[in-house]
Amino acid sequence: MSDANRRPTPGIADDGDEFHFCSTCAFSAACLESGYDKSLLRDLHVLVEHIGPFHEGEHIFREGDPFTAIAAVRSGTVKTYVTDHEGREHVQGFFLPGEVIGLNAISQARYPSNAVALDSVMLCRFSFPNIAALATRMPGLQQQLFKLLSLDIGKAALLSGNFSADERMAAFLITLSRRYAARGFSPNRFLLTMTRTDIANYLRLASETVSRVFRRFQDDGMIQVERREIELKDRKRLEKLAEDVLRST
Amino acid sequence: MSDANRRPTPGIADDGDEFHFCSTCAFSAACLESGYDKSLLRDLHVLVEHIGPFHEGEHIFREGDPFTAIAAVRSGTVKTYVTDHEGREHVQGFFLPGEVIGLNAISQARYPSNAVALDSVMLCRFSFPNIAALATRMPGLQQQLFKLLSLDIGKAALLSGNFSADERMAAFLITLSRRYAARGFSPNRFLLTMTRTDIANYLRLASETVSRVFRRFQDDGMIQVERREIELKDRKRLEKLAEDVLRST
DNA sequence: CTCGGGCCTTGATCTAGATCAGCTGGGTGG
DNA sequence: CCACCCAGCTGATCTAGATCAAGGCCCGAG
Repeated sequence: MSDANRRPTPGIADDGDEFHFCSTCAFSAACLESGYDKSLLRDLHVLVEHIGPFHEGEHIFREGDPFTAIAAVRSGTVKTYVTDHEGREHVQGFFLPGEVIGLNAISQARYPSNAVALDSVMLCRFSFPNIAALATRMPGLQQQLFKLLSLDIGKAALLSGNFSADERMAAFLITLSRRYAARGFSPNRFLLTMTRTDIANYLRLASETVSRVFRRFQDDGMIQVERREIELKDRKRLEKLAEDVLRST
Repeated sequence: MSDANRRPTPGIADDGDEFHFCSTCAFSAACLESGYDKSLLRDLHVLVEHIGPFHEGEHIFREGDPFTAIAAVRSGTVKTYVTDHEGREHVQGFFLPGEVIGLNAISQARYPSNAVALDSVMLCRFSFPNIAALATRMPGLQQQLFKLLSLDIGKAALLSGNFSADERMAAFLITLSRRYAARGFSPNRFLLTMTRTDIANYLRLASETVSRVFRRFQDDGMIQVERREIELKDRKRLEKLAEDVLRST
């Protein structure tokens, strides 16, 4: 069942007739535990495609591409962004293992943003028409899809509030930490897979401001940051700073 | 939902056995045109509850209330917002006739924000468990729900970008205009049902800034605004200003 | 009718964060 | 080994928009 040793064969999964749900796929757990009969699980399994690896800087989809599929990140980090006609990049989100990209494309049948790999990225790809059709027969799967979509609305609302640089940065670090923790990674020590500029474009700051906030947080003893490695040394205070931003989550 | 406010004629609508979809309900059109058989349409109809009116300042639900239902606005305007522990109000959205509130509550089973009527508001209330169950039998309805959810993700992303006061204000006016137009109201002359402060809290501005931007837009001949009445006099330029904000929509 | 209280506007000042400029240091290719 | 380059850091300055202050206007209550 470990997907670590699954080879990155593109196209349909390479394990013939067995069920091999990868542990990171957001759908697997929810559906497995619902106790569906084997033929439905097989249906779900068949419409999964394991794709990758995408290398740093490679695009998974681009703005305007026709929408066909959503994808769960198995490993690596994906950044979604749009570029406005003055060349400013607006980062919409970072997607860690277990998280699903492409959900905001459903309404227009086109991807409304670009998705790019920040490091080496493996994905589980689900044809959306197929998974939606299957969901009509698996209420648990439908429920899971509704939840994922609803969750993303909340995530976006987070960013949109009127908060200071410190508050937004603290919220960013805390959510990263929680998301890593949810996947079994260390909540207090992790790698920032994105550049300072990416963080800045996500938090609506200048990259210089990101640097300065990091430094100030470090001088205050809240974090220890060295290049891309970061350690949260005082979660209490970070959570306190972040609490207003995260309240609506 | 529904404080002490549920009106007489609670429950099933007052038109006996006929189907009487209200024209504003976001689901009706999509489902009607899909040509489902009569019994399914009846199911959909039965789980609708028409509630209201809510008067200006009355709450429809509050942050933390258990989530049971989504609701389509039939008339009036609903504002959703959260208050942080410094008392700052963060407006998350304004909902016009035809639009659906409560979608972001699915993932946590609680409403993550407050919803308040800005004027006299009538709603169609749909029990979420019931409509989700029905959706498994009506792919068109499921599709509609997915679309609505996905749309809201995009809407939230709009706000979260890094744009100037002018850009955000122009985008706000253009989207309002488009949404009114979609419901058959005049796209160029409409009423701002919210206060300047509400607009400010939505656009992450101070209310003084909202005033000043209105004045500047008016002096530039792009709009004519008098108290709550506004007329868009130069859509071209407004759309141009808004285009970067709206690109990802 | 007058009074009072929101809501809105306008002007003056202030500041968080942007922008500009210059520097550093690690990683990579030759 | 060096040379270059780009991510990141830091200091100096600038500015969009916040904040503070002062009226004005509409509207509802008495």
